[in-house]
Amino acid sequence: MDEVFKALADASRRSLLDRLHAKNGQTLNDLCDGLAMTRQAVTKHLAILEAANLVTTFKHGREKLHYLNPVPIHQIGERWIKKFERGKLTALSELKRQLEKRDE
Amino acid sequence: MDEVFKALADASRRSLLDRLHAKNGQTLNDLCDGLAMTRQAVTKHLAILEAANLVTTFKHGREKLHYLNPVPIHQIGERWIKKFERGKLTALSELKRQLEKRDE
DNA sequence: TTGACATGCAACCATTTGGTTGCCTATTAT
DNA sequence: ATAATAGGCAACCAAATGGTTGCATGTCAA
Repeated sequence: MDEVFKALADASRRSLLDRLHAKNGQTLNDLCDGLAMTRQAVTKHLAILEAANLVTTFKHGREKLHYLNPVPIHQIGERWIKKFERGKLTALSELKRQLEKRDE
Repeated sequence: MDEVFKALADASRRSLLDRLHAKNGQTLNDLCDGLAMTRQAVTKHLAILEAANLVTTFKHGREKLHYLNPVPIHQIGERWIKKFERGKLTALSELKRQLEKRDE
């Protein structure tokens, strides 16, 4: 779970996930297109995404195809975010009470 | 949004959020209890959480009370994670197809 | 078979990050 | 008044991060 959070912390990596979401199965060179960084930088980002299991790859000849794996993202939603949704309203009402207390 | 993702990338900070979720309105010293780091390190983490609007604070005498703000977490779920839920099944079936193709 | 293309590997670099120590300020309690 | 308590500020440090360049390897096409 920590690896996933860390992988998602970088905007370039999130943008790579966005691009795979828009069009799955792209090669490394496809994913480099239009990005203001070298291919090797993209390779590193993809390696981090792959280590976090957010991306799966398949070699096809000399090309490497990248596929989005949405499962860890879904798990963040289920196992982590939902935990904070419960009690959201009470937390907010406490906040509100404190904000009002400031003006006393 | 980027600040929120970055703030959530660190396990110590996520644990601080957990602690505030369990018991809201804790002081800095409360939050330091049982952690294997100095008060100043915790202060820095809380500052990052506050900058990301995940935590709101109120001064009460010489104490500083910390409150969880669950809204940004909720927004990550709504604006980011949900985007990847749509098409999750098709993405997975593509993955499956590719995994099977490997054995050809 | 040879050149072009897609990717991999490794060393290197600057900046950011997570943490420390030391000291200062403000508030509370005796 | 003064000591203890709660927190703030700043300098410093090691390690991690995000990026680069240079070169090597494997695969396809002419």
